[in-house]
Amino acid sequence: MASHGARGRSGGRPTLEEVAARAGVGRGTVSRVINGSPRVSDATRAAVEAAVAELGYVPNTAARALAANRTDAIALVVPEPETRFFAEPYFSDMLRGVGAALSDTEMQLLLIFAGSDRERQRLAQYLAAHRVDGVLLVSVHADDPLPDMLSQLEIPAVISGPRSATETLASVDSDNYGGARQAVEHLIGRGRRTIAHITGRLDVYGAQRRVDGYRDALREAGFEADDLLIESGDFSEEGGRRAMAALLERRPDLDAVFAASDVTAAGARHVLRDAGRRIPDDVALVGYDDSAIARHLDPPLTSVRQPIEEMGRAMIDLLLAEVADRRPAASRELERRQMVLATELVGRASS
Amino acid sequence: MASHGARGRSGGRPTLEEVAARAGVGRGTVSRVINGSPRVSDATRAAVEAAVAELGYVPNTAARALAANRTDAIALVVPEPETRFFAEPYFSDMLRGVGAALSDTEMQLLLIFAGSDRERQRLAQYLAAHRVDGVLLVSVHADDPLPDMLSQLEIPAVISGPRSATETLASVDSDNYGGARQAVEHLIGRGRRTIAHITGRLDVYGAQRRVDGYRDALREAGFEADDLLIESGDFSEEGGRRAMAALLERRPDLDAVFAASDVTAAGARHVLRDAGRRIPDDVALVGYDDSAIARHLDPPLTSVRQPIEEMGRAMIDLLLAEVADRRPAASRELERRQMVLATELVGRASS
DNA sequence: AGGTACTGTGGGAGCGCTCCCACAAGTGAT
DNA sequence: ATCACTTGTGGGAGCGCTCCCACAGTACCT
Repeated sequence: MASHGARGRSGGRPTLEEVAARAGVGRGTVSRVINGSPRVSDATRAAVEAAVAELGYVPNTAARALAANRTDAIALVVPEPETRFFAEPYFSDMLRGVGAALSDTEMQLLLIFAGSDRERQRLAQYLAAHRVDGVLLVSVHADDPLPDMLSQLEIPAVISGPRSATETLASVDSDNYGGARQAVEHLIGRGRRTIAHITGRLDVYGAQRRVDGYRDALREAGFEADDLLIESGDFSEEGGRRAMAALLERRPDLDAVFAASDVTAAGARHVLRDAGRRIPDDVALVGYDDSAIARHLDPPLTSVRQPIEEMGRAMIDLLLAEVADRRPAASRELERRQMVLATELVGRASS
Repeated sequence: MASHGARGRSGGRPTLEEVAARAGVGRGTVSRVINGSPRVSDATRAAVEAAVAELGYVPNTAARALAANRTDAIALVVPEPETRFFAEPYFSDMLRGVGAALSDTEMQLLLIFAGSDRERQRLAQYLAAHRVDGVLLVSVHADDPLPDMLSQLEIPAVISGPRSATETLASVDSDNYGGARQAVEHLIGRGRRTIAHITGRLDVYGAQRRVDGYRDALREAGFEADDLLIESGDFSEEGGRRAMAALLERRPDLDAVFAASDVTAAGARHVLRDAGRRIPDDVALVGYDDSAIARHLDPPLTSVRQPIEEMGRAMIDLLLAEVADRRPAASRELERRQMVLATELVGRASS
C-alpha cells in the first residue's frame, strides 16, 4: 500500500492558492473564475486567467469532488455481456451519440458492462460509492433490479426505452409502435400479403410495442390476425435464424418478414437463402435500426431508422438536467421526462 | 453550478468517523482495516468489519483520492477513431483481456478514444489533471506524441507493441516476427511457391516485424526476394481489398497470400473471389489475430493466433507494478519491461 | 532491573478544493 | 443625510479520507 514518496515533490502541480497569490487575489476569486461565475470584474478575471496560463494550473478533480460532492462523470451502463455490445451496432451507435453530446461538456463518460453476476456486483459497489453523478441505462429488461437500485440510491438516471407504459424514470425512446407500422404498411404497399414478424426480446418493452404496431397495421389493412406468423427472437443473429426456420416450417407461404433488428434480419436472410428463397423476389425483408449492417447486407436491407445519435443527445440532456438539480428522477413531475423520437423507413433493395 | 441542497442530508452516507465510533475504535484503525493493513488485531478487525456491515459503509473515493494522491483508475487509450475500434476485433479482444485481468482488482478501467484532434485535446487535459494512475496505450504509431507526453507527466504507461527496437516505455507484444515466419513456413510446407504479403500500417512497428519475418522465412527457404509480392495495407478491410487488387495486377501468378490481419484477409478474399480465384485451391490465404472473423469466414481462415487475453493481463501486471512504485516508466531499469508472447498458427480450410 | 524492540492503537495535520459569511465600496431611493 | 440594495472580493470552515507521530502495552534480551 503506502505511497508517500510522491507527496512532497518539488515543482508539483500548482494549487488554487498559488494561482491566487500569483494573480494577487484571494482563493475564492480564483475559484469563481475557474467555475465561470459572473460575479467577477473583467480586470480580475483577466489577471486570474493569466496566472492560470502561466502556471499551467489544472484543477484537482479529487479535491473538487470532495468539496462539491459531485464527480463530473456519468456512466453508460450496458446490462449485457460484452459480446452483445460489440456484435450489435445499436450499442456502438448509441455510444457515439452519447459521446458526441458530451463532447462539449466537462463531463466524463464511463462505459460499464453489467452482463455477468460478477459485473453486476461490482456495479452495485460502484454506484453505492457514488462514483458517478448520473447513469444512462441502455437495454433494460422488464425484471431488471438496476433501475430501482438507482432510485433508491437517489442517483439520477435515464433509460433508453421505458420498462412499461408507466415508467417512472426518465426515458428516451424511438417510436417503436410507429416504426413497426411503417415497416408493415410499406410491405403491404408493395403487395405483400403474408407478412411474418420476428420479434425482439419480449422482456424489452420496445419489442412488445413493435409487435403491437405490426398487429395493428395488419388489422387496419383488413388482414386477419395469425399468430403463426409471429415468432420471438432476441435481437441476435442466431435468434433470427432460429425464428426464421420456425416460421418457414409453419408458414412456408410467407412472402415478407419484418425483423425487430437488422442483426436479426441478417440471420433470417441466411436461412431464407439456404431455403432457396430469393430476396426480395420470393420474400421481402425489412429490418430495424438502419445500422451499418443494413447497408452492407446482400441485398441491401430496407430498415426502420431510429435517430440514435439524437436519442443519445436527448438522454444526455435529460440526465444533465436531473444532475443539475440533484433530485432523484422519481421524485419529480413526469412532465417532459418521457421522450419519444420519430422513426423513418429507409427503403432498399430487400423489399 | 451550485448544489448545497444535497449536502446536509439526514441519513447521508456514513463516514469513517462514524464507523469508528460504532466499533469503539479510532479513525486510524478503521482505515487500516479498510485498507487491509496487517497491523490490526483480529478482535479489532472483526469489530470494525461488523460496524462497516451494519452501517453499510462505503469509502468515499474522492476523499481517498485527495488524501492519498491516487485515483484507483487506469485508462485504456485507443488512439484511433471509434469506428476502427468497433470494426477490428483486436481492440474488443484486448478490452476483454484487460477487463478480465482487472476484475479481481479495485482498479477501475476507463475507455478513452483519441482518434480526432478534438479528442486528443481532451485527453491531454485529462492526463494533465492526473485523473488516472496509469495508462494502457494500444495501437501506437511511430510519430505519436502520446508516449512522450505520458513520460513528461510522469504517468506510468504500458504500450501494446513497442514503437521501435529501442522502446523506453514498458510494452507487451506478441512475437510478430515469429508469427509471420510461422505463417509463411506453413504456406511453403503446403507447397506454395509464390507467396504474397499484405502488410499492416507500416508506421506500426509490429507490422514491420511481420514483414521481416515474411522476408526471412522466404529467404531461408531459398526463395528469391521479390518486392512485387509485398503490398502495404492498413489493417482494414478496405486496405486489404486495395492491396489484393494491386497484387493480382502485378503478380497474377501468386498462389498464396499472407495478410497482416484477419480483417485484411477478409478484404483480400473478396477481391480474390471476384477475380474467380478459388480458396484454397488457387490461392491459399492466411490471416493474423485469429479473431472471430477467422472462424466465420467462408472458407474458415487459417490465422496466426496472438494470445490477446494474456497480453491484456500482462499489460495490467506491468502497469500495476509501475503504479505501485510510483515511478515513471522511463526512469527504471529495462529489465523485464518488454514482454513478448509466443504466437501459434491455427490451421483452417483457407490454406 | 533496565534497555530495546515490536505490536496495536488513537488522533492531529493536511490533501485542494467549494461554499458561504462578512465586509468594503458603490448606487440609488427616500 | 440615512437606509437598502447590489457588486466584487477575501478567507474561514469543512468535505472524508490517509499518513504519520506518539504512546501504551507486551516480549525478549542483557
